[in-house]
Amino acid sequence: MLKEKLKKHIEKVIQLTNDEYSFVSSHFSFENYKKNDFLIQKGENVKHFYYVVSGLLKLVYDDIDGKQHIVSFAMEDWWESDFLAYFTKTKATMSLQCIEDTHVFCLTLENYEKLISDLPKMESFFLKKSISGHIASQNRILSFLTSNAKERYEQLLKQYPLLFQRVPKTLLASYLGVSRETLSRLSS
Amino acid sequence: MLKEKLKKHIEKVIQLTNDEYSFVSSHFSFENYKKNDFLIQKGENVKHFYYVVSGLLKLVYDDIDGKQHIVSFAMEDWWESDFLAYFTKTKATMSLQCIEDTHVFCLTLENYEKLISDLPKMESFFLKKSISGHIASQNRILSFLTSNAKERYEQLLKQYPLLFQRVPKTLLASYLGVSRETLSRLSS
DNA sequence: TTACAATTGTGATGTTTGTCACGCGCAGAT
DNA sequence: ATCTGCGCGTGACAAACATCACAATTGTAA
Repeated sequence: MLKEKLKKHIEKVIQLTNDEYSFVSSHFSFENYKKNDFLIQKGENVKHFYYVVSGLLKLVYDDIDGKQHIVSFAMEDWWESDFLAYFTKTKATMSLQCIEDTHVFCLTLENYEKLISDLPKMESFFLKKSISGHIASQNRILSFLTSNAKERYEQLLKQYPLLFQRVPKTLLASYLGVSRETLSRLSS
Repeated sequence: MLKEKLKKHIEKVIQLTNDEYSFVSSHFSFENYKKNDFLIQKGENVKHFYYVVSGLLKLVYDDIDGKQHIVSFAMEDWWESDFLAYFTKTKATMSLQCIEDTHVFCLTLENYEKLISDLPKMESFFLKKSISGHIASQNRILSFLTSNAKERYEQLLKQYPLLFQRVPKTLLASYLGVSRETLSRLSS
């Protein structure tokens, strides 16, 4: 069952009784999205923080020239949103869009705040997740600082071997910060 | 007084009574470091998480070729460490070193855990700080994706105008991910 | 099936950036 | 005062990467 997946995910970090988990899960809604659907659209309010049960999302920034830049892929077990817009109640600067059909649990800011204040363990959970995310971002920054396109590509494939089959190369390129053509030439 | 600075900093995010703050500050030690001193050395254990009262630090990754890459500058009011090494009790992969004489408050992992479990408000504080840090890292990633060396340089100067006078251009270059020579040519 | 859009590879060429080399000015040490 | 190392600029050249153009293939919807 879908809710079991979230439970197991959370219990990798903190312990929850069944009652506590019922309380947790009552704060989430569930949603199905189809390929190419938007969960968050640039310029609009960000209503939710998402937990990806299955599928694949891209967090995208569109620059002035209309180019897409992938800030993050969000796959199974990932938590994703436009966090700045979500927490500050401002308009989204990024979009969150399905690469594949995707199942998510959705958490409004209101419910997020209720949840962490009524069940402090969940604040611990989110803190640990946030720290992990911060460390992951630092590693990505480091890969920009230390590595060229080919090395970054190899690191990505090593870290997420699945991604190679699941997403078009154009998207990998715009995650790595190189042109589609350059990425294509790296394989040879 | 120095402890007042930390108090004001924390109170921008959460409210604390005087007793609570005494409790908080009892978990920190205070330390002075001189220019070029190391707070964290690559390969060693990371004993502390630091709050910078005054001065300036660099969080540095040394690559295989001996090149330095600056993951972060840590200035007044910043929290810094090699977080992965700190939280997982592994050896540091990065170094934290003084660019200027620096005053810091130091928090051991033991005291961190005591602090957040005995005073849940502090867990809220660190969660909010961590989220901000995560958002900041994402913006840095975005600047690598969307901008060339000149644009990144201008963004950096806009964000931290002080930095230009306080640190050698070589360090700015290794923060921006360009060579010293390229950075030098950008000014013209 | 048929038609059309999306994906990918690849050549030619230009731009950006890195590397190596050198010189100058300045601050700190002796 | 002299020496020495560091910071900084700059020229010459090489490497990495972007851009534009075109073709082939595959997936997808009517």
